[in-house]
Amino acid sequence: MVAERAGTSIATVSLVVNGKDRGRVSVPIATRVRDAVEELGYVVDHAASTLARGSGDLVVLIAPDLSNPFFAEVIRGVRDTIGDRFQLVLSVTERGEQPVDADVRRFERLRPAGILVDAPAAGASMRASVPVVLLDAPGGLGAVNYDLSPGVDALVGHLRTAGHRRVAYLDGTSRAATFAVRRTLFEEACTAAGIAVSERGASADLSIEAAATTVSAVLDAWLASGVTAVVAAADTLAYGVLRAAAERGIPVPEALAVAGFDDLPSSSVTAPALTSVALPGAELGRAAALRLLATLDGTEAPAPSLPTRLVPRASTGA
Amino acid sequence: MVAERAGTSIATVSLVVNGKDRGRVSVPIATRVRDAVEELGYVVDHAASTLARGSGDLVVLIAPDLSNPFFAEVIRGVRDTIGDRFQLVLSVTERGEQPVDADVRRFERLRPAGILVDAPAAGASMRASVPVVLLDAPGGLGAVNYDLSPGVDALVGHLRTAGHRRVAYLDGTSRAATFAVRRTLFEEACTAAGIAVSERGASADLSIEAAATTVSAVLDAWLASGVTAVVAAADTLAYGVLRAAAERGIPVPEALAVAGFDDLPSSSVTAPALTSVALPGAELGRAAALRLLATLDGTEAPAPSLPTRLVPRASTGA
DNA sequence: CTGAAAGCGCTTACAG
DNA sequence: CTGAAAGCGCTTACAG
Repeated sequence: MVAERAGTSIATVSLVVNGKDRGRVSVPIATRVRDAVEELGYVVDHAASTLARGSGDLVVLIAPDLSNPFFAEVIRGVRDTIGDRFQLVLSVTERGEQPVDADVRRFERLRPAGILVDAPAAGASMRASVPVVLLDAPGGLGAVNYDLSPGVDALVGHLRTAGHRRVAYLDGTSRAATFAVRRTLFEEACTAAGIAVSERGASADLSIEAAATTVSAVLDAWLASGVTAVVAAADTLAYGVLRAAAERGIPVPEALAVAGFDDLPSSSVTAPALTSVALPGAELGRAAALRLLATLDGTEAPAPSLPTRLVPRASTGA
Repeated sequence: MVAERAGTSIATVSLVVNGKDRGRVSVPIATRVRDAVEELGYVVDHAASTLARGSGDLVVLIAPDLSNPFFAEVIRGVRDTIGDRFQLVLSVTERGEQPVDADVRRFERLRPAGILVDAPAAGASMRASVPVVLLDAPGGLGAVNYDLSPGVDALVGHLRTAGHRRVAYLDGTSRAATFAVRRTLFEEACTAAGIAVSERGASADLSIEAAATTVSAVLDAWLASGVTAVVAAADTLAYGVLRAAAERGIPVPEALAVAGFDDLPSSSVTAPALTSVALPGAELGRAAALRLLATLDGTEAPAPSLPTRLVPRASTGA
């Protein structure tokens, strides 16, 4: 190892480099080591370090769809929280797939400090030899989830107050458990509020185009059956609804109110601005990262449930 | 090592697991090993393997902005090409930042098989102890780039034919070299075609919102000075132009033609559909991955230049 | 065709 | 406060 040009042993260098020199290495020697490290541009070998230690400083985040702005937010929250102590690497599943056990398995090999899995496929166990934190995985053990009830209840109350008595729901074709929960909570709240949910359910990929196409095909039937509002399981889907309505000249919210889930940054600037149940992505990432950090420090934290709320905007007449 | 339950030596297991057993290990023994591996769910330790070999099977892709759909395409191209032989991990820079040397340095530690860097900051050297392939980095050594000339020339020809004589350019505030090239080529082609480019240049972050805001502020001045078309350095910027125009009731393309660069999937469904210089992201990813693979196999390939072309649509009256 | 052994570059008890 | 040594789990010449 080159860094012994400092005139010390390998062990001493290791201590200094890892910041474990307090009270173990004299200041002048530590300084000499640091200088040598600087001069030689030395950087500890990750593979060797990981092997010797048993685990490394990588944190891997497995996400289903990086093109959804929601995940960009989650990533930001995770990165800001883990800081410099760990190195974040990302992995994406194939388009339209949710993370499954095999994905976790593949990254377990890397001996990361921990693995974060966002919106895993429903039913995946995700157990591994390293700490795993699930995000947005209702039913998952120790998952960091949103508490959707407040947001959904507020949405349904808002729709009821606006006079809607028959609504349609546009679901996502995702296997993520969170979508099942959104739908169920929404339908229950509607029933309790005396609002009928059209049995003509529809669903689409989480893209504007797919949603617009799907909605175009059912919109006339919805309107004919008396539907006056459509709630989409995600903002990107709601954008598709807005587009489909605009293409047919159906005024929003006058003839059709529209709402979504996520409250993406762009939802404040759509035409009209979109009412949405806010699911703060950065906070989800932050909470999950904190939980991982706690696990690593041995201070097991309770799995938080993040509050959601309604952001009413013009698309529902707010 | 558990897998010797097959009754062989560690070395033999290693050979079989790595598929180097042809003509070196007898079939019955190899079979026994494979069975044992299967039963015990053994998976080779990445850190140890990487350390012993000198480098691992990771390919890291450093990208500037995962929320841009363009990069989702690039990622897809890379993944499809490297296949199962390597494992792809992603890293994102902070929002609005381009990859710099320090990013490469951080990942060099991992001893990946190679590093792919998309749209690095102009001037970054990116030299490392592992193979590095630059994507979309004009001026970068051995970079895989687009040949923008055909696309830009076609765009300018198209504008000229449509009668435009004064146009504005909306640049991105990115430090990526490709943006400088886009602008320069466009301005040169305009000059050659006798089209004036408004000296009132504007630029914005690569987001719809930022672009819409920027354009709103200069649109009146552009129109007053006789500008009849605006070309944006990226489709996401062009979307912002469309939005700003729509908000003011300026008809596109009648009063203002709009065009962009990228030809994102959604550009065919904007209102109106967007004319764009197609920059096929998946092909960029594929070409870069092929180049990396070639380097790893010692069959140094020439750096390809990917053709670009114009996709004329309604936003310029096509 | 198979196995014993060295070595990859670190970290961490353990002596001094 | 400092260093010699073992060991992390593999791979790969090298003997047999």
